[in-house]
Amino acid sequence: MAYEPTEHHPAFEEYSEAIYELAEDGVPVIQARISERLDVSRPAVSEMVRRMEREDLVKVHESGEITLTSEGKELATTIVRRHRLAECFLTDVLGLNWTDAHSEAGRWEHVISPTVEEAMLRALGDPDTCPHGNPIPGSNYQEPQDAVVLSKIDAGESFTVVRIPEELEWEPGQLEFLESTGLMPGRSGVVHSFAPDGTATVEVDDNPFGVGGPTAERIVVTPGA
Amino acid sequence: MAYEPTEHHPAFEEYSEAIYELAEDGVPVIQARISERLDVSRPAVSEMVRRMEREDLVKVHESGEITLTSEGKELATTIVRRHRLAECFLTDVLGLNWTDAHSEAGRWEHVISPTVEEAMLRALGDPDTCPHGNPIPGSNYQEPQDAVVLSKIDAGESFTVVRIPEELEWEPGQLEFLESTGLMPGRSGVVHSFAPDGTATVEVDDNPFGVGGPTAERIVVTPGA
DNA sequence: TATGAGTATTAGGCACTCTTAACATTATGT
DNA sequence: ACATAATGTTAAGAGTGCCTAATACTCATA
Repeated sequence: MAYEPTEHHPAFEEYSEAIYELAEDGVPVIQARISERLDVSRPAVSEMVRRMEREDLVKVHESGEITLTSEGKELATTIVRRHRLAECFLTDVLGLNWTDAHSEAGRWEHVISPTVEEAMLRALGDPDTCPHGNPIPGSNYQEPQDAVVLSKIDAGESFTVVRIPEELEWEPGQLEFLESTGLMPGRSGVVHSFAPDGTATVEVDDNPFGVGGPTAERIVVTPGA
Repeated sequence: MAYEPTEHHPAFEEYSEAIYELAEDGVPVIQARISERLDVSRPAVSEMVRRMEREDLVKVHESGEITLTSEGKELATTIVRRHRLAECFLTDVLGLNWTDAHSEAGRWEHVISPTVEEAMLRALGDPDTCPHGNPIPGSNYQEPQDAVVLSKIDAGESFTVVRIPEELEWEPGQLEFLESTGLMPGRSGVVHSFAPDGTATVEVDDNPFGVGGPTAERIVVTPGA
């Protein structure tokens, strides 16, 4: 048989992925955050967390914080890896735009088999980040030592985009906006100024535009062009 | 939004596809056949058929025969088209074998969006059949006028494989066997003889082997090399 | 200290898709 | 004509994953 059809229930994949990415984004991993990211009710999360604990995929700490067990981490990295690999594949091989690739990959991640995963890796030449710059688990990617968030760049200084955290990809319209402005991994720009509320005005490709404070605090860049 | 996430319940896609392919294979479309092909209980089929009728996807005739309505046909051809396109893609672009491609496509068919479908069509140059020779709905493919089933070829005569009907792909081990013997669309062979029980002995690539009667009655070929 | 915000849980329920067991009907063959 | 096989349906139930409403607990701060 080509592929053991999901040993874990599909929802477990979704929840494991969410937990992994919340941690990756530095967000406290509690039920309320999962509820928001997956857009399901808090009772639904409560129940699923209990089930995942029973299945030894997560551990719930006294504080309420949720961490993945080794088994849960394996499931999560598998799904995240397939998601990001699919994003690469959809953009590079099938020519989809950034935005579409993200939402498509949200479905693809659940149907990609180990065989297809290998084939995609070969076809893509072992990429180590997704098109949004996030590391593909299993690659040897190391974030640059001098990486900081965009809001830490001084006005007047230039920067190069490293990655758009998963948290932002998740906001409706965000990827469309970033793609349209060219604020994408590998591209450089200049910070013009910061408004009192934290909004940054930056310029990419001779085109100035505003970036909201919360967004600027999440986009990871390196100083310099 | 890139893709309206399945307007129809996933199971409806599976059932519509089964109904379409049973008809394509010339099998009477009744609940019992659907039950066998999808490997679900007869009550489950009974219930789903009732629901699909309520949703105007199928019509159940007095005889018990089930046909797709125009809406059902649209859903079915969409899924079948995506399935066969995925098979092409998986074999041609990702280098999977025949057998794996079939089972993988059984999952892919449910997550391919119109955008990806177009991109795949472009990447493949508008193929008109899947790797097993079955027409991709929407293409202009016409089966050769002189197409017959393998069991109709006279002993001693040569033939060229046209297609392996979906019904056979579905039998465990069948695709592996056919792929290993080279009995694939486009390949030619010679019929040596027929046993009393209908079993055919054929030769492909200088390699003789037996093909069971029921199988020989389903594989579509054209006379001549 | 009281109030409100944030968080988690319980209880009850629903839609979907499947199961087995039992039964009713219809076709087929001897 | 009768036995057998094939087909479809009813009934009861299970698992998954979600919902709302109501409840309870923990904080921080006015």
